[in-house]
Amino acid sequence: MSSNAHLPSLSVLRCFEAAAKHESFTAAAEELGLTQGAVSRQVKDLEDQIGAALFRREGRGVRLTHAGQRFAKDIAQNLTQLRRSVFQAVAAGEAQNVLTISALPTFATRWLVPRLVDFKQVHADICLVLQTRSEPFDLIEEGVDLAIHFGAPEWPGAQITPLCPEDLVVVAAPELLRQQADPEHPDMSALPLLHISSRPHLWDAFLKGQSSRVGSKNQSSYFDQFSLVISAAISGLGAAILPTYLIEDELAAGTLVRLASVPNSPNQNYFIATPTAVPNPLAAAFAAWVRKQVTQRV
Amino acid sequence: MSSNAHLPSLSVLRCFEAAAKHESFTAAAEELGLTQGAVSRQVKDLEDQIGAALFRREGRGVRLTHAGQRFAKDIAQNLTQLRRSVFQAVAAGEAQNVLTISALPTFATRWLVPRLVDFKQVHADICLVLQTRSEPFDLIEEGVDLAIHFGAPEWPGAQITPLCPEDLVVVAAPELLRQQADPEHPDMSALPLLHISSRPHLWDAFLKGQSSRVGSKNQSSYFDQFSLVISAAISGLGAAILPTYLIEDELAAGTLVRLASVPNSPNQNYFIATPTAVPNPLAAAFAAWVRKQVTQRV
DNA sequence: TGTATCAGTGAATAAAACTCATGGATTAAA
DNA sequence: TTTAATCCATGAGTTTTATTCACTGATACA
Repeated sequence: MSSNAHLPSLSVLRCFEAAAKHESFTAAAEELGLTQGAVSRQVKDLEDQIGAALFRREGRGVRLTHAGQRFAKDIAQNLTQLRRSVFQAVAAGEAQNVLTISALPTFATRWLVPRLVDFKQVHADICLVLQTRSEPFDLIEEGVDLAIHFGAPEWPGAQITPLCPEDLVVVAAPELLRQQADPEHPDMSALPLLHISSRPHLWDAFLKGQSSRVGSKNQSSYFDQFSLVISAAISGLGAAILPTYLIEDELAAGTLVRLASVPNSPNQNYFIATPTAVPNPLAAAFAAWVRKQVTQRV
Repeated sequence: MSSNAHLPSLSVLRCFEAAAKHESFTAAAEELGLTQGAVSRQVKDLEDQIGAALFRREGRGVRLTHAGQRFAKDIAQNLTQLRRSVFQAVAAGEAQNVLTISALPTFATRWLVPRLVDFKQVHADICLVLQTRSEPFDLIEEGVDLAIHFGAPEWPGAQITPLCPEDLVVVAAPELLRQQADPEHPDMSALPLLHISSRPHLWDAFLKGQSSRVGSKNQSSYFDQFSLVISAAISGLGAAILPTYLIEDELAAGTLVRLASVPNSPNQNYFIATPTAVPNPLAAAFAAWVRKQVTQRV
């Protein structure tokens, strides 16, 4: 049915995508490095091909119609996926095997990437594409072979391999502790607290467990990535609750000092997710390698 | 990263898609209505842009390289989705609301479509896109708002609404029965049997349950859609096990005669699947309407 | 009431896609 | 082994498509 239908050209679709994003032909033209007239023409062509108005011309500007909104959503997605395909093809080049992995940003930077050399020694011929993601997503749709994530072991359409608990500890910079009355037995609830936005209640839960009173929120700072929390903690901005996996170097070097252990949350673990649909030996090898890396740890 | 990367044009991609499908530039050109030279050039351009050989030139012909196979798979999927988006936009036109539904082929033809008039009376302003599918698939990826399916109520990433059991009956054309020794008490195991390919053991299970001996397979015929089984049964080719939903008219008109009831399989039902991700009021309204239609039945 | 800011458009130009014609390489057949 | 047929690559030329330029009209805002 639609298989041989005449497709609008990519330039038409790109123009529409940008025009829809900005609801402005001029802004779209600027983004694309074209003139406003070019965008206007392309959009008009598209409307002729679709057979429906995609924009309502309202005086000085343009607004998406209902049909335009629907189509823009679809097209944006289609083009994103197309770009991903092309990008992966360019990245992979002529490599025999490609493995696309996603991981949590800070976990990727601090734990995974430093260890990848080891994996590459065994699998020298592969092209590895690593992307960072903070939320679960559709593995197949995004062409990802394997994801490393943290939380309850649930991921639609994916097979789960548990890895390890999170292993949280309370840490602070040594300088920060020296400012306290008794540096040997610091009063954590008196320290400024550093939070990770995705889990704002970590400190609350910990301090309650300690039957400490909860520290003043006035001194709290929130960051949306662990890497930011780590930097903040090192610079002495406050005390943080962090996974040991992410601060192994800092603990060893003494730039962060461990103040206490935090009980692991039940049913919250690092885990690997792989698409159930297609068995992928390379992804399986990678998963096995990650598990080995985790257990090798003291 | 890849967002502003230069994308190969659609003509390039279509040429590659066809060339990859046939592993022949000439055949691709024929499919696309172009000359062989055009395809050859476009593929070469694509290879330059990707920076990798996608085909190995082997004497008279061409073969996909590893990289080519990967890329071809991705591109075929991308283009299919793009075509679907465009098709839906064309189909929907300026309609305010679009509802895309998938259903089992024969269920759609015989049960759903005849009743759609009723739904359209309440929801006159919507554009309805109906597609038939025999297997579960990714609802979101394919842009389907609601699917009606039969089997165990499982569908990854979807919310399930049970509808009704299958309600199978054994039927045959009256002419076929008249040829039997005792038309009032036909011997089913002596009749030629009509099977649906997707469930080849329906008859076995039924006849065993009846402690009848299983009829000779020599007289069996297999069809991959219920609609074919129905036609065959009406024309007197044999006895069939069919859902009453699909042959209401024939039973009423007497072109098919009910010989026996078949016990419902446990945990096998008609059900509705909707994507869990986005709540869709129109899909919910449709689901409610279908449920009403089902229960209205005597 | 003037000015700045949009989108639409005719005519011209640049770029891309395509054809035609041809040559080289390879296979299958005589 | 020669011959014919088939397939891909490519130079030159043509057609189609995309884009610009320069201008128009509409509209909001001051």
